[in-house]
Amino acid sequence: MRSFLNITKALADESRLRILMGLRRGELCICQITALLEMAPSTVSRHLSLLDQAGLVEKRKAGKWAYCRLPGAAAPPVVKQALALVSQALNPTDRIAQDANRLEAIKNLSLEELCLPQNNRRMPKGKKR
Amino acid sequence: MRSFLNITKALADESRLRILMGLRRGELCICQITALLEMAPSTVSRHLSLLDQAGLVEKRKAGKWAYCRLPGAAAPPVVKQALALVSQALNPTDRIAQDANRLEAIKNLSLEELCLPQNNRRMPKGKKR
DNA sequence: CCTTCATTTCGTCGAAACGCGAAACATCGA
DNA sequence: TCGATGTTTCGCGTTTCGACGAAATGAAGG
Repeated sequence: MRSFLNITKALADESRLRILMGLRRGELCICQITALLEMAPSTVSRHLSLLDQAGLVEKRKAGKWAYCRLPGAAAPPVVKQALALVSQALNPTDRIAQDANRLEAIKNLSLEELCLPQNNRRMPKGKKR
Repeated sequence: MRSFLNITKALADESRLRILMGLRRGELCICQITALLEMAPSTVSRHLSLLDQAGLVEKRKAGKWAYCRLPGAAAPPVVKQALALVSQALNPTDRIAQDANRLEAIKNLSLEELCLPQNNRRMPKGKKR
């Protein structure tokens, strides 16, 4: 019951549905997802954490960057059905189509230049611990 | 997108999932659902309103009582798949099994005696308008 | 080491959701 | 028409959720 509620709660948010639809064509770097949603990295991280906890995405770390993707064939049937439902329901949606177009553009950028716009972020030279 | 979010949001609550599972064996009177959940009638009414708005249940009025049931074969595919997903995921759940047992007992009572326990509700003889 | 930088965690704020009781609504029966 | 009763609507307090920025974490690379 609780694990299924984790799934339905994870699906009950537009941003998270957009993430799932964005992942349909293969894994994405977190910063690509951040660019797609145009949200703060911390917000995206939280969304991905909820999706991961529900079993709806898998996360993978490769050096500097982290990637995530839809779960494979080994995923529980409930998860696969839920994802199929999302995909079918949202396929013809305006917002998702727009996202797909934007994703194409985003994928054509290197991860370095994709992350550049957020450079005005860490500021003082002073340290602390 | 919005209509699908209505569905996922409707499914993202334990009480509403219990209602849907309770309806699998046929329609129920609102007061039977209230007895099953042991919640205030106004709360149950709100849950049913959300489920209805999402297309996950159908409501029917018959005189004094109101009934609701799962949608029929004419329901949109997305709704049917969502309900199938819920049913499959929650079938072996403890809570749902308990509910099923309690429902059997509840169905054996007439609607009148079922609603009796809530008689301490309307109080003064004075009126207002 | 020590810095850099992508990501996560934490604290906070406003918005939305859940629950209830009181009142309104609607329908039946006298 | 009046009163009783099942259901819905409304208003409110509490809890949960989503968004952000600041700080912490951890891996790369000098």
